Amino acid sequence: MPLCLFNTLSGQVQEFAPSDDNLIRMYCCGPTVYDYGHIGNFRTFVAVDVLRRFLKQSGRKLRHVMNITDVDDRIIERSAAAAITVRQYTEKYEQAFFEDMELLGIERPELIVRATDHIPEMAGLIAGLAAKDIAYRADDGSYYFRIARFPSYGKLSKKDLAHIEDGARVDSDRFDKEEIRDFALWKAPKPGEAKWQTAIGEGRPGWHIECSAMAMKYLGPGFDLHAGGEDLMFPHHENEIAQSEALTGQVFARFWMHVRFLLVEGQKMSKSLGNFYTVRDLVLMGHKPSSIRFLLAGAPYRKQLNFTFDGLNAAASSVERLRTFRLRLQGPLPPGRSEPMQRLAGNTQTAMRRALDDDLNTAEFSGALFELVRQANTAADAGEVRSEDAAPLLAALAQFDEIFDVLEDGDAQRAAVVVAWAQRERPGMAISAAAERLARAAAFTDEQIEALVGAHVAARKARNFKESDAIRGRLAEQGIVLENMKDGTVRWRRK
RNA sequence: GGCGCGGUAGCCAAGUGGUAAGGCAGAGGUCUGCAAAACCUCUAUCGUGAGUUCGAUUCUCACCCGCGCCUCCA
Repeated sequence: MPLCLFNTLSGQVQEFAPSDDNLIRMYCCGPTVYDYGHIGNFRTFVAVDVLRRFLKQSGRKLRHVMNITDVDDRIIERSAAAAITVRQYTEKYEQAFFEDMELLGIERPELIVRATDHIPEMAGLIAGLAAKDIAYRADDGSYYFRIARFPSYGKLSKKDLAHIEDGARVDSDRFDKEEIRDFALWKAPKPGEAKWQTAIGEGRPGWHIECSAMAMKYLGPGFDLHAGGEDLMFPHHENEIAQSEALTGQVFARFWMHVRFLLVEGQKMSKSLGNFYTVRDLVLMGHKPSSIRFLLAGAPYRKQLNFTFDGLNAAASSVERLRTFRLRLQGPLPPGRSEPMQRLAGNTQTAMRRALDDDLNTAEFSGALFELVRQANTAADAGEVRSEDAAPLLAALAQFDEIFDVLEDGDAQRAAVVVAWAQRERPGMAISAAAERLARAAAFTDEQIEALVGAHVAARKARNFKESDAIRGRLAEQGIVLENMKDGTVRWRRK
């Protein structure tokens, strides 16, 4: 079965066929770097990450472009307030965004591009639109897009033009537009605001033009897929389509993927409700990056995900279960080969592929793996998982982890980075005991742990349980769990 | 008001016209020096009402509730 995706443009789940050269050209709206990213932002980026990882797993080549919006009203306002340049202001948050991506195991797209590095390209597009009389220049030097010249406007968000006029709020400083629904391509400079000198005059770009300019520069006038949060569907993506297609006469993006907003504890995330969290907040509260990623990735991207602390804890337990299972497979097993296990592994791999082929159904995808875990554990308890079964079962786990990326335990290191950041830049910010413990565990090397484990085993062999339990307790304080196996060996893992 | 999405066990969350995956939590049990891990058993008639159908949680309609977009919030 081929990959099928819900295409906002058609309103249907459709086969997402690759282009002739097997290269997927995709553009995903990245962050506006005006502040630290919150978990809502990262739901979108994790969802896109799931897509890109699955495309790669399916043998596709990728050219994935992500933009960094580093100029907009908020940025201009805040940088002005801080009396620094736009770039000085955004640098810090751009860097923080990359750090957060790493924290959550989000792969870097092939190309990451900044809006402010593409001002001439944007001006070029606008000039082209103006030459076709699709864009017009207002008295103050701003440029607007003449929606009347693009009849299919609204095809993405299924909006009726008449209603846009009815319901829309009117921005008072846009009186020089011919029609209310026309949107700004270029904004004339205002005193004290960042501005650029270009072929079409001085000023700064409108919001939408950057994505058209950068997408077409790096992917061509028509490409495979464009993704973003659901809020971007209108007006942002609608306007991108209008600008681009009016100019080139070609279909801009064949597929449009929109990720639904998440809820936090059943409510829309907002600062006023006190349920607004950045990724860093959660880590400092003691939650592991892998838990956050697992929770965000686990619900299909088109479903409203209810992000809760219960869910975060559940995710942590789930990840632990998978990690423990993997350790078990990596440990000693009776020799031989078991056909049921071989079949289970194969069937699970097929089921996982099918689940993601079906519009990236990550819930079913992980469900299939957990089914394998239970069955294999049952068999292993009965001694029916053999040494030759480990490889196929581990392959199923690996197939899962190529998408979810939670099995390698990098949580301690990652938490340590966040804790260090908070101590450095946010003195006074609450750091939970759990976060500190996790961060401390990062400094605890495998060699140190192995040494203590050795002492534990020796004490146990001598039936000095008091001593062996004490060592186990000491390790537990550092977040290390010991498991005494029946054969006298010990397995350890970070909790 | 316009357009759209959803309401499934304590929580999260799949799914199907023929009586419901998975995870977490809980209870009991097995194993174990104790732990840990693991396994087994138990816990849902799928928002409400009506209709279509041999049969609906799955289709249709109405209603209730939640959520999203309607000019710059992922």
